[in-house]
Amino acid sequence: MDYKDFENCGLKKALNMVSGKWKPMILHFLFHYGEYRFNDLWRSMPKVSKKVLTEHLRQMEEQGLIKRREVNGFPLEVYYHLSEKGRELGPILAALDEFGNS
Amino acid sequence: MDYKDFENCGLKKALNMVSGKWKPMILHFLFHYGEYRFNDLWRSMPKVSKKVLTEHLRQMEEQGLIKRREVNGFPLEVYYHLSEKGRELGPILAALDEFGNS
DNA sequence: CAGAATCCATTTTGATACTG
DNA sequence: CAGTATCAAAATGGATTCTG
Repeated sequence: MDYKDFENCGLKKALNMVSGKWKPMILHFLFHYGEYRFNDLWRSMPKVSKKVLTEHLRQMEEQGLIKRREVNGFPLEVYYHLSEKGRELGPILAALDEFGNS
Repeated sequence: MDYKDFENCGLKKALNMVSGKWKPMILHFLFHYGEYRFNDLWRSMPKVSKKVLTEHLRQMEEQGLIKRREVNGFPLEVYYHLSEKGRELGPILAALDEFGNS
C-alpha cells in the first residue's frame, strides 16, 4: 500500500467537493432553502467576493453537486439548487457535524 | 438562519480536522498500519516537507484525532497512532470515499 | 443581475539547512 | 531521528472595476 492509492481515491474527490472556504456554507444554505438566487446567496455570506463565490459554485456544478437554473429576462435571474447527488451528502455532513460536536 | 450558525458548528470543526493537503493521507496510513513512526510516515509521503508534516500532526493531535508516543533513547523514536475519537472517523471517511467514487 | 477581468493580500506548502 | 528555523514558491481568497 502506498501513497498512490490516494491520488484517485473517492475520499480525496469527496473532500475536494467540500473544501474551499465557503463550500460548506453554500451547501448549508442550499439544503435549507432548496433553491437560492445568486445575489441572495452572495449577500447572505458577507466577505465572500463574487469572484470566489462564482468559482466555488462552478466547481460544485462540475462535480455534480449542484445545478444552475437560469431565467431569461432583464435583469437576469440565476438560481442554484442541490442535485440528487448533492442531497446524498446530507447524512454524511450530518455525521461529520455530530462528530465535530462531540 | 444566517451565516453565523456556521462559525462554531461541528461540521466546520470536523472539516478542519481533515483539511490540509496531507491529513487524509496521514489518516489513511494510521488506519492501515495502526502505529507509524514519524520518519517512516514521512518517507511514505514524497513531497511533504517535514515542517508541514509536523504541523499537520500537531494539529491533529490537538484536535484529539491522533496520539504521539515517544520512546526515549538515541536515536529518538516517535510513533503516531489514532485515538479512540480518531477511529470513530472510520465509517464517515468510508462513506465519503464511497460517495466520491459514485 | 450575474458574472468576468485584473490586481493585490493572505494562507498554505515546500526546500534547505540546522539542532538536541 | 525528530523535529525547528528561515526563506521562497504556490495556491487561495478578496477588492475593485467593468460588461452583456
